[in-house]
Amino acid sequence: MTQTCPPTPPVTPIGFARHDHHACIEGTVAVVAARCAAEGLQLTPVRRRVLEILLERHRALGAYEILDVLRDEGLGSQPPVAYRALEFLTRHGFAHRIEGLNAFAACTHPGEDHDAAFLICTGCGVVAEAQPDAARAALAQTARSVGFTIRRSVIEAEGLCPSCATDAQP
Amino acid sequence: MTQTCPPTPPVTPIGFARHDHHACIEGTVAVVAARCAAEGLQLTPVRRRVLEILLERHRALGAYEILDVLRDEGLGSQPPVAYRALEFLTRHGFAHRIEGLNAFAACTHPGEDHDAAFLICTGCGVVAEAQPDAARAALAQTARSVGFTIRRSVIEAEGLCPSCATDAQP
DNA sequence: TGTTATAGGTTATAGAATAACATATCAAGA
DNA sequence: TCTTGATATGTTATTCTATAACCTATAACA
Repeated sequence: MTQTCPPTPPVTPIGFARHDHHACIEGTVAVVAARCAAEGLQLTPVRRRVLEILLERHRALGAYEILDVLRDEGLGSQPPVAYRALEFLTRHGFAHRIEGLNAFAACTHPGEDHDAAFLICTGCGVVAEAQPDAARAALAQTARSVGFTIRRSVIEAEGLCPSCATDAQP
Repeated sequence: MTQTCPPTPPVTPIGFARHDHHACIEGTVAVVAARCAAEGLQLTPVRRRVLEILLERHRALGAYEILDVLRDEGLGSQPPVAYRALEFLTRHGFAHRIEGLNAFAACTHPGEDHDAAFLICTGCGVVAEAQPDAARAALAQTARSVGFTIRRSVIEAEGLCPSCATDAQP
């Protein structure tokens, strides 16, 4: 039951192609739920819902955008509710903070506590999580050469996804 | 007249070794002034002073930390004063915004409007500007493979500089 | 049963950034 | 000289982002 996902185009875990968005959401939530069960973490209603909200939009959302949804649904009305859920999700690698946007996005391969690289489309707002390995390795090499020890790295690129780049051509 | 630079240790443009901090500041300001003259940009008192403040500290400063200094010196008291100067400096490549810290640091090789990579020491707060080429190239390669066009990239690493890493060893 | 750990509710405030409007300065051109 | 446009600054108010602090609820467990 493949279908499109308005209003923003769907993306694959690392690309920008169409995909089955419902399955994507349900599958990811199931994976996260399983990991939480396995590790003794509590995927409470608020935490689960925030994850779903991030997955539904498939783009980076500010904490207050998320809070608006929670408020409409009676799940919480004050900022700490959203921030606590986001802290849980990011701490366990189920979501990521996008520094360049002061916003959050669901992780597309949840599980390991990991840094990631992000491709952020300034046209449609979609955020794709990319393999950070090559860029991370290059950065680590640079750091090593000056004796710096990396603990956490932020790698984000803003630009245009294939579809928006095409639209921009007259 | 080489000297040390309390309270934070000095850094070279890309490393963390000691260097002549006064010469570093004066030299950089002179380079920036020359570039402004050449390009018809106005390095006004506030803009020059903000650049000096960033250079003196040699670490990332929040806009409100900078504003405190400006206020003490009678150069401005409201947030837009600091933000406008920072906007000028970052737009022309004389300073950089550190996304991971919501803060700003002087550019150590001012001039070209360029992205950079940063090594941020969580021990002493020093920010070193590193060569981003290798990491940027790797990221660009990743982006190209999914059809994404990069316009701006953020590459930042948090960790320990050589001196703080040594201190951390018991 | 009490104790501890974890999660959520609520109030208040801190911290970062900008919108909007008023004023000043100066150079180029009528 | 006047005035017009561009640039920079001054000021007020507000928005957006994030967290501190304190209190309550619940579940696991000694």
